[in-house]
Amino acid sequence: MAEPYNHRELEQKWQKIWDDEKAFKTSNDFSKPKYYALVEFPYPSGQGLHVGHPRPYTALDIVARKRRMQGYNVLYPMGWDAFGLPTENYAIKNHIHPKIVTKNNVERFKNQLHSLGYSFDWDREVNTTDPNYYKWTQWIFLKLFKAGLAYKTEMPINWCTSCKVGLANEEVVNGVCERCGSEVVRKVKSQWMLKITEYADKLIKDLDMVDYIERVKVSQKNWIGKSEGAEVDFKIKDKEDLLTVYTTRPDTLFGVTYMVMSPEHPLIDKYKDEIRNFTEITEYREAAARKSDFERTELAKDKTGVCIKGLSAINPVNGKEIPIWISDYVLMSYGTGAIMAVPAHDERDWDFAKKFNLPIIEVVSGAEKSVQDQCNPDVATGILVHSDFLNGLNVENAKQRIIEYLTEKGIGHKKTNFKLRDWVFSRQRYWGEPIPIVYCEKCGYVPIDESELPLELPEVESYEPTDNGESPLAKMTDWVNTTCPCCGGPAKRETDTMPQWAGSSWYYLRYTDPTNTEALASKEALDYWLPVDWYNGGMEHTTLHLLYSRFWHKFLYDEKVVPCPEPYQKRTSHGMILGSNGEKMSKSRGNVVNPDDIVRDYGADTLRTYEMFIGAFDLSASWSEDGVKGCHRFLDRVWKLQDILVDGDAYSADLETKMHQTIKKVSSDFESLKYNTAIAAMMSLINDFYKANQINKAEFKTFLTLLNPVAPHITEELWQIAGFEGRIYNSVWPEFDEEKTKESTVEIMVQQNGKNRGTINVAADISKDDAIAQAKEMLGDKLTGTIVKEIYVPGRLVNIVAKP
RNA sequence: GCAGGAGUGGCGGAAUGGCAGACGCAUCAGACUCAAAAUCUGACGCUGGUGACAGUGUGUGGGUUCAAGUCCCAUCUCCUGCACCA
Repeated sequence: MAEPYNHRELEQKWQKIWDDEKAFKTSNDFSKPKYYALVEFPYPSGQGLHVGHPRPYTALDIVARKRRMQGYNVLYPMGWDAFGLPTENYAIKNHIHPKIVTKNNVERFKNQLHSLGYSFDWDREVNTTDPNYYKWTQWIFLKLFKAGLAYKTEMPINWCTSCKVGLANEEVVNGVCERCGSEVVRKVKSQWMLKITEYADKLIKDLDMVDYIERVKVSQKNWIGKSEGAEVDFKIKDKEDLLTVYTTRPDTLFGVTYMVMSPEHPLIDKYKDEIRNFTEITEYREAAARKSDFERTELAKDKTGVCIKGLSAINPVNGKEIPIWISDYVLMSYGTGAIMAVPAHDERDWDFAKKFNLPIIEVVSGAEKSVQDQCNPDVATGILVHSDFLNGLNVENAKQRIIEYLTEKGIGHKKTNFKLRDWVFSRQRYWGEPIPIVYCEKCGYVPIDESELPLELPEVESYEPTDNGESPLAKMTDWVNTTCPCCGGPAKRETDTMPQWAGSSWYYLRYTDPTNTEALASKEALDYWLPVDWYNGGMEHTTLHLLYSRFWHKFLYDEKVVPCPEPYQKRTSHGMILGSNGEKMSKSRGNVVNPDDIVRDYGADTLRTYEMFIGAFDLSASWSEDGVKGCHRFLDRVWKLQDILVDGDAYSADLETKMHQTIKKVSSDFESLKYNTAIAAMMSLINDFYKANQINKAEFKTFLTLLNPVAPHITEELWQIAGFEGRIYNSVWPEFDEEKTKESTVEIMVQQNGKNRGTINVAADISKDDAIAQAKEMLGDKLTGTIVKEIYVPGRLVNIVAKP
């Protein structure tokens, strides 16, 4: 009898051996085929590892370990996305330097990850808060700046009226401050911006060349929000200026009955002397400015607005004079900040027209109800009416025709718009990368010289933001006051810092060559390792992190820093792990599971196996302690296989087919996110070993190898106990023989008119005629009537269809 | 509202158009034990029947097919994003 399965002892034993042997150190041999597996590096929060973390880490650890056994040079790295607000807030509250807080949290996280036996190459660990790392974050920023992709502009920020600080969007929950619960208003401040919009088209188009799961592609496309339409110039009656609008439905131009400008539209101020109801307009604008984004969307249904008295527009196609309104349902930040309203065919315009009794003219026929009762946005079947030269055309053709007409007359043109906005890149915070720019009265914003990088964060007394919303760095006058790199005169440093998304936008590049002091990574390393072969991360990072990093990568590609246009070849996403009550884990719900407890009580191998067995990888799953026990029971049965181990260097006849089938299934399931069925197949195989009451060495060796990526410690120990050569971590992944996955005799079903009547055992390669003959024999007397059809599906069934 | 995904036993979940419920959990029965735990063996969708067995069953309603959880049409519910984007 074997010793009992002592997970704690053997897991610690092997973790130490792997460390000592540098078992998972990535080779610098660039002649071998490479495989780059990547998981999102965590933010080392004060709470320690969450049971959600091991799900993706284990999944790609499985892939990494399998690839190593298949002869690849594997890069599977880990690091820390360590800048961020919780650390800063903790530092403020407890008067500890965020550097120290970060260091402690990283240490804790690292120990926890280590205890799970991941095959990360810890020699390549990166940390976004390390000056040797953020030197290159700043370097990329300078490149962006020099390329004209970083600029400063006035932008509204979220301002907490009570804390008197600017808040990140993430800190504003339902319109109030996350921390104190008081009102958040918008305050205009000068912000650094990155022109991600410049890459909007490429970011959509190049999705065609990568292998991302469908919902990730769809989310990215929706977020970028490409739409095609036209810009049309409307004359303002008796004025020089034109009122330009953007529309996706230029075909409905004859149905325009009024126009709407956004409350922030600059033409309003320009013509304030001519606007007869300017006081009313001003009141409306102030009320709109006071509304937060939250209110503007929440109150979406209820349209408000004011008609501008004294200004009107002329429809360029029919010369009709139409009123101009302002309303906050028109956003300054999209299109031109003004729209032409076609209430008959746009729901928002329809609501507005109904509320303010504006005329509704149908120009696309085909509505079931009158457009007076219901708006008809249909484009699929509609035919143009009341539209002069467009009459009789379908919507598609009318769009084309009108754009030609507008272009000819010089009153409009085709236009593509995106929902995507430029990236607000500054934060009024301490714990982030300093922006390497100085402001000089004479020269404006000037980049500091590359040789001065990294521009390190200065030590400050307090990390509290200032009363006026400036970054804490603004108080460091010694640091702030500097000389202009351009003219040598007095200048001030930028005191805002970069957002958390900065460091994580390029970290996968640094892993390829993490200690390089001359470049963010060597050309050789980048050429060899890129692109990342498989990147897994959370759905919540699809629109921000994933898009930002693709943007930076594309920019670096244009700058000839990286060798390929896309950073990640394959992107998958995992589902969340919920509490046992099916709700999100949180302290207040009392359903938090600490991975340390599971490792202590059941072992890392059990935790890994359980998280892979819990359900479909891409769906959320609820935690179950009983499920954990089940997986521990499985590993215990694996452990006890040594009691029934016999000699033998070939698979036994009874199990040969099953062995080959299992190798095939596990190999392919590990590649296609179906970890749960891979484990089920191994459980099924082990049940067969116990039924046979023996397992021979050849079978044992294969079984351990298949299980090793999931449960590396126990399999390494059993490998050693069985006396197999070397270590299992650098053994060879088992092969299967397709021919041998097929059964020689099969049980096939016999159906009569599609109803099951029983089964017969036949040779797998039996001919159709023989199979049908045997089936008829089995049915015997039950087979009555005239046979009209005989169906034979090899290996599956015979179906005799008979009419009475 | 738009987009994506999911509806299968008591539960988590399996099923290239071919015996629905693999695998696991829970439960029940038995073995071992003074006993409990652990472990092992067996049963386990629902209805009827002592029984071999019969019927029925994958959200709902239709359809295609010899055959549908799977394909098509319609419909309901839930989840996840996005949302006054003209």
